Amino acid sequence: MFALVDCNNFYASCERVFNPTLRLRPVVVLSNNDGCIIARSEEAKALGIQMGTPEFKCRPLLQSHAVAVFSSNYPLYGDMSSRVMMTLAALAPEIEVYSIDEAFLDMTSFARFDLTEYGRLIRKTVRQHTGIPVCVGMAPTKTLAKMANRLAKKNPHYLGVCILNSEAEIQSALERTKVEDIWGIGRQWSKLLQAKRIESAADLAAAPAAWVQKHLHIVGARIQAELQGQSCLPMELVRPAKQSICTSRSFGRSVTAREELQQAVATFAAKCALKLRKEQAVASLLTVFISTSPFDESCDRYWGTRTASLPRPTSDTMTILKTAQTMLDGIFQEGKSYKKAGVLVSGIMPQAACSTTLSLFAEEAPAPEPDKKIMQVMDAINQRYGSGAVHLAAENSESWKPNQEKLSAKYTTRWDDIIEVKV
DNA sequence: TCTGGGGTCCTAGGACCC
DNA sequence: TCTGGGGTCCTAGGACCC
Repeated sequence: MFALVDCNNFYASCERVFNPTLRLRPVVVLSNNDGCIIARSEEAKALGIQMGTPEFKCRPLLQSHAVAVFSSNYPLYGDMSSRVMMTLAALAPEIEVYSIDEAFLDMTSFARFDLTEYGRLIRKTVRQHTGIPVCVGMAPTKTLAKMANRLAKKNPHYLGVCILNSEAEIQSALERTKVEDIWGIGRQWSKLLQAKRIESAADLAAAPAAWVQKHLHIVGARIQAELQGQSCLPMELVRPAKQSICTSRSFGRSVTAREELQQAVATFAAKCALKLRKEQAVASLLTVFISTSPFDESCDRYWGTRTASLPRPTSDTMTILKTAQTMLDGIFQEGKSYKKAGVLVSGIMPQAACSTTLSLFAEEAPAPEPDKKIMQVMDAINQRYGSGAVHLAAENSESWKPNQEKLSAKYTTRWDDIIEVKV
């Protein structure tokens, strides 16, 4: 038996925890750059505000209904997430943290308990410890637990807890779930399935296995088996090591000057290096990309990207930054209006496993290993005095930085922000 | 005026190996 | 007519997730 615990409207709920005057007001949270709507409270959903809508397109609606609008505050959401997860970890023998606002719990050993009662206890405890409302779905497979959770969210009569245990309960849930609402079935596959008259989860569960295998491959076959009650997706208790790490941003305005792009790329490269060190890992490949706006129809889209090997697998900010700068020169074209840039590191391995492999083709003696001590000291200072307290001179976000006009306080991670709370 | 960011897995096809 | 059999590795592209 699996439980899926999912926070309701997570980002909007985080904003509410620290501002009770928002309790009955519609709340939305915007993406980076204050571009799109990425979270909505129930009241905001009721106004017809759609997920992913550009903010400027529904601004009149937001204003006329006095919707509380927030820039995204990831330090706050990340910290609230870890509080929710710590609470959940104490309520079940095993937990898989699936995303910032969801976790699977192993309920196998709870067979003799009243699962509905236990689901209610989970809700109550998380609410009490963190202020965040959650819904709970339980079923014999992860895919069915996801479906149960969705039903608990959509139908108030469940009071936030839906258990699918008997054949009859499962069959009824399958019939009430449309194919596009199944976990793992996206837009393309929905289209394909609907064209084949496979419209509900019950239809998919009953579809010929050979057809599913042929058109939706192994992934679809697994979903079908899970719908039939056969568990194919086990709990993943340890987070697998990352295979790639990306830092990218859209700019608050168009950027044309090479120097500004250099500053942006330097900042992203430094961020990637920092993320690598936090993973205690090193990377061997580096990708830099820059692009113009996909929405600007007055000129062709330009998407410049380049990938290169790093001189040696590393997490050293200076090495990664310098390499990224060189690569930028190869893709930068004069006279274009750039709207986005990013840096991606891949070929990642644990730092411990990285013995120094020398290049076969190096014509000069290898550059000396960068001094790891410098990075350690830099990270320690930033840890103590706040990120950005020390950084390389090449990093600078003054000119291209994203818009964040409606940012709330970092209530739980920054001492200075606590005094911002006004009652 | 204005449109997010960060990931994963799978497949097909080409190139290679013995 | 008809051209083996059994693999691995890599990459691009497509699908999906939150």
